[in-house]
Amino acid sequence: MGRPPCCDKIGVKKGPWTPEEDIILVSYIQEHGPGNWRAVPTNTGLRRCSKSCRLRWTNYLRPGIKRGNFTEKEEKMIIHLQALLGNRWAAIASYLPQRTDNDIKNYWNTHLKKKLKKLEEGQDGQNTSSLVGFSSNSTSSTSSHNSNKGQWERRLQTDIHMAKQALCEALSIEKPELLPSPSPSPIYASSAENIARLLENWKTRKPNSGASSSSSPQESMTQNFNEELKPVQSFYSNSNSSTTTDDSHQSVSAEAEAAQQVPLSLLEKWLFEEGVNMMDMSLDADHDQTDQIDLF
DNA sequence: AAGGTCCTCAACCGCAACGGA
DNA sequence: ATCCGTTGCGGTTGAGGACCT
Repeated sequence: MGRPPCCDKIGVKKGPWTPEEDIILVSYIQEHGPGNWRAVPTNTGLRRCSKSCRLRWTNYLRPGIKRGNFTEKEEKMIIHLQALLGNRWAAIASYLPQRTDNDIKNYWNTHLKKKLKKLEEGQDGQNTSSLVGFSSNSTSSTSSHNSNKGQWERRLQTDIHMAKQALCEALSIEKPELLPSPSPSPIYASSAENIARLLENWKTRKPNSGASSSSSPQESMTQNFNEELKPVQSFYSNSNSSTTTDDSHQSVSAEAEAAQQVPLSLLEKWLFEEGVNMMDMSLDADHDQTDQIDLF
């Protein structure tokens, strides 16, 4: 059975998003919330398919996204998680709430892979046990690894999840929502410096710079931008503070603030310490997995 | 300065998974 | 149980900037 295209290909715009499109999308989502992506192009007049809108939001516009400048900790975390989970970028990203799966995937493919390869080559002839784990999933896994992978991964993930739940319960008396969770719950963290900058840049541009046709829904939205920008901009500009007046903004900002205050260091500490320990325990039973765990 | 090559990353594509009818 | 629409995910691509000659 032929799968229908996700969108009508005729008249659908592709390629880089313009600031105007970004703002239309942001203002729409700010009003209606993410989801029901099918309706987004129709309701906004954006000549983009729903998929493109969702991707743009999740990978770029969504508040709380940190872009570029991966820290050493993040690098190690990604490497560690990649060794544990393989190329399951969404799962890895769930442990790095400020990073998108796409970003992590790109960073892995463009930086970390090479870095690890270099390190591996540099340590050729020496004991490379600390690197085996890094590259085993990304390059070639042993057959024994493959045969046990599903089993030990499932067990590991269950262990991790249970441990995290316990940890969460232990620490969540005051702020249970602060712990990042592997579950892909949407996080409306603040930051969004990109958006704030985008809005600033957009505002300094000539009005109507993006409007081409006179009667499109897009233009009608564009014409209302000055008004629409107010809540959007306050949404983003206030997201670093907890003071917003509108209720919806408040809840969003509260989540934003909470997400920004995620005690990553605690998580990371736990992940690196307990994760490694758990892996040791979990994988000891699976024999040849152990040399992948001696990561750091 | 100009042309060529390399590198990065935003965005696309297609399949999988999920949930409702 | 099956179909169908929607969303999520991972692999891949290509535009454009950075770097090299």
